[in-house]
Amino acid sequence: FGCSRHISLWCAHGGLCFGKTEHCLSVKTAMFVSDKRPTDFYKDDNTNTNSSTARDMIIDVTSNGASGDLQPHNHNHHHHNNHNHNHHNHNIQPQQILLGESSGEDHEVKAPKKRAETWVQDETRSLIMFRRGMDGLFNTSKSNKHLWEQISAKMREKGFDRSPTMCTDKWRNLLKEFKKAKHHDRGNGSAKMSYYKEIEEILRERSKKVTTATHYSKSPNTPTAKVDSFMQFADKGFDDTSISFGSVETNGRPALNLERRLDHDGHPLAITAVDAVTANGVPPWNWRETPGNGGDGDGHGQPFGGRVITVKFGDYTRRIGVDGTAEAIKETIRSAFGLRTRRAFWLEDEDQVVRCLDRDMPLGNYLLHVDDGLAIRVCHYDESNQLPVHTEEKIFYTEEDYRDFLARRGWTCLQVDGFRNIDNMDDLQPGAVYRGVR
DNA sequence: ATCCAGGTTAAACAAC
DNA sequence: GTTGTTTAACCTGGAT
Repeated sequence: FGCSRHISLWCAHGGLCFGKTEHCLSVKTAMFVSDKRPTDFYKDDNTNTNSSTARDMIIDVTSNGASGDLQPHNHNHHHHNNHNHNHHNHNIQPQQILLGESSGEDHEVKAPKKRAETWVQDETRSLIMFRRGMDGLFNTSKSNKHLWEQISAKMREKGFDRSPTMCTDKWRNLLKEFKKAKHHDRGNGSAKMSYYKEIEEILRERSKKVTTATHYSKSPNTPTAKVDSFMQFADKGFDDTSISFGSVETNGRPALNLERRLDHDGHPLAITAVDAVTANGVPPWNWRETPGNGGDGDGHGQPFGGRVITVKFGDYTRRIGVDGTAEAIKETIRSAFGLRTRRAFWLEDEDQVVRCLDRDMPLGNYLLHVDDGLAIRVCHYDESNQLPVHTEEKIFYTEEDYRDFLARRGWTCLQVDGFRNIDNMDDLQPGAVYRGVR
């Protein structure tokens, strides 16, 4: 689908239209024309023969996402639930190919410089995932161009038509936003925050490696200089995250890890260890405020006072002060029960009502519940004859668990039913049998 | 030459 | 129409 880059639409108002404006929307609706696939104006992408004329021909490539390779791009468009300012990405986006009638020639039509379509959630997440998977390969002292090309290719495989440069830029912009967000508007619960969280995880992973590496390396800034620079901000705003949640038991097996996956659609009260634990009254990104809970504006850094609840977990009972912020309460619970892993947890009161944690929560006795994780079976095959060797039981608590598992085995995903590749923990079926795919 | 950080510009949109 | 926000794309400069 080399020509998918040229998806674009000239509109009557004389400009290239990506289906964002109301004006174009109507066109889209009527003609099933939409899309947003970026016309890539990046100069360095040779795949981009660029700009077409106003009389280019439009061909409908897919209908409504029922088929077609480009489909993935159309997923998840409800995401602006989380991001109220993401004004684009309306619904299904049938793709179109714009065929330059003067096929191939480069008579640069000074197409007005348009920006490509805003990245949709899935797209951004894929990028982060791919970038993350290759993080160890990136090296400032060498060209990483080929790596970005690979990422771009992977993106295309997923139906996201993004050039290497676009990927690079997006990544940089994400890092910038991330950094900014850390200093200012930490946490409004938007989808972006999950990206940041993901990025933060990458940085934390790096920091782990660096910590190890520096034990061996004499110079703190050689191969790890890049990492160090990342860490400069990784350990400031997110401060606590790397400290509080980086700890894994020495046997490598997390005890109770609270850090949960980036997807917000998990348990309604899933609590994230990555959530900042600054106890300063600022709600963490993934902490879901319940209506009337106060939210951002309520109180700042209130000291712990006299409100205490009793929390029971197995044989252990602890009294927890709940005069602090939601984060502080979480942190306290985590400390009290030695929860160091990423597993989500929640509190259920005596009426079996799951309570959100805040300073106004009713006093009383609570039961602590910890996420059981998602258990699957992984069948290992003999490389030569492809016969099953043994089956392993595996439990994942977070997306990161899943990725680590894959990475350690050099797999890109797990496969089920002989053809379905699962690269996302959410798509795993409990109890199902999978095999690794390289 | 290429990397990255940090900044800027401007397209696209929303809200008024 | 104006204003404000978001963010893709671009620029610059220092480091490697």
